[in-house]
Amino acid sequence: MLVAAFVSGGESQMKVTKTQARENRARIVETASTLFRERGYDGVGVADLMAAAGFTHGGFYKHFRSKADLMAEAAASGLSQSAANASGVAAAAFVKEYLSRKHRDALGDGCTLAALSGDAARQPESIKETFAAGIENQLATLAREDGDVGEIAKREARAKRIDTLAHLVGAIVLSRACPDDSPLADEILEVCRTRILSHYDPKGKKPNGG
Amino acid sequence: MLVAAFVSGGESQMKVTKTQARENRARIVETASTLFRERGYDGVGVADLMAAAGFTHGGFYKHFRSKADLMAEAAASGLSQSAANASGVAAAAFVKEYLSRKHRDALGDGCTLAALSGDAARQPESIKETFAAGIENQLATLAREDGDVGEIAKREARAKRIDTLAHLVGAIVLSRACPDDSPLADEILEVCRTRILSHYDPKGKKPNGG
DNA sequence: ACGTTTAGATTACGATTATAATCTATACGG
DNA sequence: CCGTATAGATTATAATCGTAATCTAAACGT
Repeated sequence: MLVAAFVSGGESQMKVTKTQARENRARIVETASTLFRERGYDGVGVADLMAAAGFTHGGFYKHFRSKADLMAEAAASGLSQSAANASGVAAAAFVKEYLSRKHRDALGDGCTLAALSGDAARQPESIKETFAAGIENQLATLAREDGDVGEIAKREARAKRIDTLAHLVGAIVLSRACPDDSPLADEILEVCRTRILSHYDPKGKKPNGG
Repeated sequence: MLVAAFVSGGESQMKVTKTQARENRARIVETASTLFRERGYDGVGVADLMAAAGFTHGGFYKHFRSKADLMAEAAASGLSQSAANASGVAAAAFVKEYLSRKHRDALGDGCTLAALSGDAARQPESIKETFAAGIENQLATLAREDGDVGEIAKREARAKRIDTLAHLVGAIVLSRACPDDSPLADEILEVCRTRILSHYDPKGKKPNGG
């Protein structure tokens, strides 16, 4: 969890340069992205946010018109980060990483779709649009593997990716709703990991339960 | 959305009988269960709740020790209601109903797991325990179909139910995160419905897109 | 070099929050 | 039939919320 602020050189409350301000703004967005994933949109106040980013809450409205505005930006940031996380990794490897205990326990650093889709459903349309774009982005990132194929196979490939993404998100979401040490939480991850992988690896071997 | 209160016979602010009080309490829990699903745990205040149930907020603590206490009770109520909803219906039919537009758009009356698992992840362990029990309950309800089979087949059947439940929840959650009229929202439902059904109906026929 | 713009701190505001105390009138136990 | 327990209304409280005004000083444009 980000906390420290870097006051570049000075000591007694120095004003910031314009690029500094841009960096600070970006840091607020990133901090918000993490904090929202950890505690939900309603679980984080503007003051919490700014404090976590290393500021007081007064300056908030010099950067954003409202909390809702930041929510949209933070969602976009988190979603593109999540998609980038999956870039270049093979589908099977991605599934294994996604359904790992490590990912499940890393709420604030994990997939934004898994952490905030439930909240997004209750947010205004503008934020839902951001999430829809994030889903498409994630689907596109996962699409690298299927080479140039026909129109029908392409449609089928998209369907498979949508299906897998929903499957992954559901598994993490359910697992996280269980107590931290619950055997059920682990069982959900393992069962879904094995079964989803069997759609990619035709042999459907059991992975070494790490 | 429930609103009306029923003051049994009297007219000028009559006190309630003990069984009336029990019914009122149950109504608060049910109202809370719906409201929480619609707006999330942090999106509903005690005053909102009581007003929706037809009371003022003062009497709340005559029934519950805290809002968290009610959250736990409302979760248990909603989860068992959701499970009961699936009782006696064949797996394929359940999947079709679960992934229908009607269910997706009925946040407050729909599956509690789909509506609140994301929130549950940020709640204290006691609530997560309730959710874990709710998941087990749902799994047990879905289990009616597999007759008396061997130990290995039983294990496999449980795995398949866990897998399907996660798949269903993920599909609804992602679909709800999209704008109301989004083609992607419908696409997710349809794709997942077709693909999940293909695990139950070996022919994997496309259902009539209703 | 000087005046203007502005990032961020400080302070303030009104609304809403969860929780609690008080009050009232009735259902209840005897 | 009378005293007590209590459900629910009313009112109160302290904290927290999103938002905004004010202030300060340094970065910026010229």
